[in-house]
Amino acid sequence: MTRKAVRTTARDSAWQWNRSEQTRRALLDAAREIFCEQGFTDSAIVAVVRRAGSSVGSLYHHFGGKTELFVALWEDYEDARERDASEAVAQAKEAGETDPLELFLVGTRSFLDGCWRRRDLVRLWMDGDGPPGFELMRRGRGREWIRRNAVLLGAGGEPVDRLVVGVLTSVIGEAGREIGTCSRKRDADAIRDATVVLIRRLDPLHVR
Amino acid sequence: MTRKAVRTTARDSAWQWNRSEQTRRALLDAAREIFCEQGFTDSAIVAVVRRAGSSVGSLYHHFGGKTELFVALWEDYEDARERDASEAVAQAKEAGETDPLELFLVGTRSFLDGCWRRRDLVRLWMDGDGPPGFELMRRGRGREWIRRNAVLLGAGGEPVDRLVVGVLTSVIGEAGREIGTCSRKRDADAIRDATVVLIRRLDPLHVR
DNA sequence: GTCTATAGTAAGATAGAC
DNA sequence: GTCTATCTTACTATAGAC
Repeated sequence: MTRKAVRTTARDSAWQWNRSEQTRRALLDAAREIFCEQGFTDSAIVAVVRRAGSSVGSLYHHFGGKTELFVALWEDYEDARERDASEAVAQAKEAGETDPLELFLVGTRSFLDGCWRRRDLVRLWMDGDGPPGFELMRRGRGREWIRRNAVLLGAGGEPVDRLVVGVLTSVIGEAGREIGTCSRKRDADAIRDATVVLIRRLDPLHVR
Repeated sequence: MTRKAVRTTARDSAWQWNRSEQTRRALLDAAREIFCEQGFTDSAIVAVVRRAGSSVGSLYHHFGGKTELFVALWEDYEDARERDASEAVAQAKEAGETDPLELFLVGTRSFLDGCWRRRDLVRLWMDGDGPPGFELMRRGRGREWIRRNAVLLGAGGEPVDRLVVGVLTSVIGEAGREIGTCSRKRDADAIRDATVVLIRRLDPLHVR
């Protein structure tokens, strides 16, 4: 009896978890499509749930609103690309690379390759059409990532150091944007390589 | 009779023009205050007209809506800063400067000084909280300005050239942003000077 | 040209059945 | 957890008097 009850419960909850997770994914996938097609403002919440084969209630249950759905989509993306970069850098370290600038550039290349693979989303973030405050959130996280690296590159907290951090953020962000608008991989790769050249030329290790 | 009628009409229309222009200015000034305080989204149209001592009807008469008011404010700003830059460049030319990069940098310095003087607005544009499509408009005009200069600096239409144009836009934009957040003129000047150093180092004349 | 008062609209958010 | 139907609310936009 007990065993059966437990088995049933476990099966039920596993099923429910599955269903729940499926709904969440379906909503995120639909959100990716709708937002990428129409931007944030022009996307109606009902269009997303229709595409997902779900309902407004479920969307609110899982995410809490349109803004939060957009942010969740963005966080998924950010997590994926940070994972990419860490892995690439870790691999380079294992291969014996120790120069900070070179490691930074390995991360940069990996980031830009990710921009090509997920260019629909890149265009979405770069359009500037997100919920209020999103731009600041985005810039904040981007800067944070660069800042961690810039510290390794020798930047401090002075205004000029902040400029270097900002410029690196901008250069890499701009390159990502350009790659997002490419239609051919060849062009994307050319931009990626040119970006590396530009950053080397900026020589962030020796700005001070 | 006729003369008097004409005089009266002229005086009336002059007065009306005055009043109309005053209203327009009052609305723009109020918009600047309200938008800078609360951002675009959180600013209610009624708050602007209240501050301006005007009315919703007038606002619609002069601008056509909240979005257009915001854009009008931005265009005023853009016109002013382009005038600044052209004047500075013209002056440098008169002084005998002919090197394209140096002239570009004169314009850059002038632009960044304007960012300091109008830092409330700079923060507003950079927040990413504008009407839908504003970011694209802003980027479009910024790129256009740089593109004109980049042509002089020898850039073409290839992906890599586009990258250079984009990066210059970004670097200058980023510097403007940083200056916008400064509280001391001294820091703003330091950033301006560092920006010039960075752009020289990018050496946009010889990227290809 | 200016203003007040009002209408329209549309979308995000919620309540409550299943 | 999911869904449908309804609500609310806040804002833009207009109509029409002065």
